[in-house]
Amino acid sequence: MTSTARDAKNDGIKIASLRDVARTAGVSVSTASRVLSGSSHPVSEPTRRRVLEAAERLGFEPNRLARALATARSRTIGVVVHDVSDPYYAEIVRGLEDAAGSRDHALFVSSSDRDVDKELAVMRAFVANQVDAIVLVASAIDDPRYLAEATAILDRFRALGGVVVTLSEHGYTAPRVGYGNREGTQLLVTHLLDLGHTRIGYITGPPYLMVTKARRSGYETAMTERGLRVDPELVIAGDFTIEGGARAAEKLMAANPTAIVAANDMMAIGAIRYLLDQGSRVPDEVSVAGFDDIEFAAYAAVPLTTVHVPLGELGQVGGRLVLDLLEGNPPEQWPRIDFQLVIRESTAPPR
Amino acid sequence: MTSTARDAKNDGIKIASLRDVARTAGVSVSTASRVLSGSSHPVSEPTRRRVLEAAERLGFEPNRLARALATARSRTIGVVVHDVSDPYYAEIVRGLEDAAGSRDHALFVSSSDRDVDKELAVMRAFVANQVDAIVLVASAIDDPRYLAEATAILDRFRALGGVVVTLSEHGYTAPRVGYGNREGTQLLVTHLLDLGHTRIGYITGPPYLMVTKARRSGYETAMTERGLRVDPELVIAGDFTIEGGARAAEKLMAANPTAIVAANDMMAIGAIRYLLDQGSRVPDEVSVAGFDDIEFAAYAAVPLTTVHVPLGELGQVGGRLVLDLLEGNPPEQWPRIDFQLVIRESTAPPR
DNA sequence: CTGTTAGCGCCTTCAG
DNA sequence: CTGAAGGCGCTAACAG
Repeated sequence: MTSTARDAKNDGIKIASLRDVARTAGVSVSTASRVLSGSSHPVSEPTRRRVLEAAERLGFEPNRLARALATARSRTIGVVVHDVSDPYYAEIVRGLEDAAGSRDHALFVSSSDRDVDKELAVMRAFVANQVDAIVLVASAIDDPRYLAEATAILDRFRALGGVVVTLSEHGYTAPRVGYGNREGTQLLVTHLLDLGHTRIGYITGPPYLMVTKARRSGYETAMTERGLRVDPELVIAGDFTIEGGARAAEKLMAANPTAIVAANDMMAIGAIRYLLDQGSRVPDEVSVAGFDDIEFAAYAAVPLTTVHVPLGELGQVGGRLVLDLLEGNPPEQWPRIDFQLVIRESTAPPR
Repeated sequence: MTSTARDAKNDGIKIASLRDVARTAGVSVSTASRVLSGSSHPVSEPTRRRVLEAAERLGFEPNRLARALATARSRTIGVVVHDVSDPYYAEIVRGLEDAAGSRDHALFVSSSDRDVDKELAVMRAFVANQVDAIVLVASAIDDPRYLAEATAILDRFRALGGVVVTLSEHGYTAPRVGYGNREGTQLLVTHLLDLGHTRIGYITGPPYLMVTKARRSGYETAMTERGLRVDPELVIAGDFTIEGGARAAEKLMAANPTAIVAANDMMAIGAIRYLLDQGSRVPDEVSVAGFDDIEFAAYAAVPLTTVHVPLGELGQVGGRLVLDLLEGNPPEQWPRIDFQLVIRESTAPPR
């Protein structure tokens, strides 16, 4: 008596398998497989038709797990983000999803909360689930243990044929879709400089994230390029959240900046809220700018001047890169995404 | 000569399989399996230790696909949303993720763009991927064909042992985590009524979505309860987007409302932006309110009065429901999530 | 307590 | 062009 787990799970109902199709079509399983899996192996027209009919009639759907086990390709991609509910990641994931979906791949998505162990666990889980590729959209945590362990996991994954792609600053070297974290920030700060500001405060991202350094260096470059020293009082660590931005702005105001640029829009939005609540006018009394241009940037209390990064596109390009790599078609060089300065109403000359 | 797809994929490097572990531990595969899969089948302490050691040394990671194939349980959940980049869904997905992750399940996430065929395709893909459960967080599309086909797919899925859970209004009957779409809206509108408004405009969600009806009925109930007729001029269809909210507000203003309530925060934010751009003051000249209380609601141009729905919690509760169901522990009754009226600065008495 | 034996559903040589 | 046979990695009776 054959008894399988499936029997226990369902109530005797079974989904049509390849064998069923083969049987009702009167052919061997191999033949059925060949026509139903889109193999290039030749199959006569009449036979093919019979198989197709049988499959149709039985409502056959190939079991992707079984197929994956047999082919060592799951058509599945693991996406590592810090937090899907953060618009930055949500928009990128959407782009990845579109690219993957259009080429018949499914997406696993997991948030790590920027926690070293959680992030490593997520990667291991993806590997265990036999994903074909891992996309690191989350910036690397700037920690030696993290990098060491991540490298071990990822190198091994790649040695086994897996593809790894990075969409942010990362210590792990892999194909990357880049965009100007540094240059964008520099452009933005220069805009403020051009408006006449000199006391420009900067709210960084979490200190332990690599992207934080990249963006901040843009601020520093812009300042020093104009012969301005970066006053340590004017640089304060944030955490990429709205609340964090508000808190940082509060501290920053002690140094009397005429403008505040935040390492992302969320914090800029928090900063604006704080200033407004304090009775300061934006941008009349202090200018505020962000980075990313998430959808809400344009609808903040004061429409935000920021650096537009086409997040959805970043995801799409990243997804396509992954798929191309999986198909053995590496591009000439890693793609880059263009950013763009978007001037809205939160910045103005100092008074 | 054995030759598998895997050989082609990697370069001869192979990941340790259960067989390898068994061999180096000097036991049978079954024994290795028993200790490594946490089976309840007894295994002697010394043997167990040897297996564990071998596994450790070889860096063994069970292949979840193989395990899934053998057990008919993939520990995988498919999540259907309309658009992950919409904060409403992003926050819910985050909650689902937390619940699933904490019990060792991975999440597939797909956006359907509210397109009937895309949504059906997504479900089929989930089934083909052998997910253990499907979570419909997206409200049903109010279309007979959609319902019919979705029912066919889902019923079959369930007959095979799959679990289906709904987090929104849906014509398909399945375990559901509910929250007061109707009651919440009613509460909100009543608040406006209490402030003295009588000409309250309402921007609905997309007409073809079931959730739209549910929320709107709350508006209608509140109005009629106070003896007010719902003026058709005062109800206009929106699409749940910021832009759509702005457009709807524009049209609505022709009917001279003193307050506008939108079926979600996104549209409310758009409405506020429109009004402000027109030079209307919010709430002095017209009050605006939303629904959901997404994170940005509090940071809109005018902090938004809205109905707070704990989206993350909704996801978590939904996730737990799924897992309990999968483990054969159905709750006494389907869980409900509490909403709450949040009064901020976008509503005030009519002038 | 341990090993042997059958699969799970599909793909892929290898013979014909 | 078709079929038989073996294997992907793991679990689950069934014997001992």
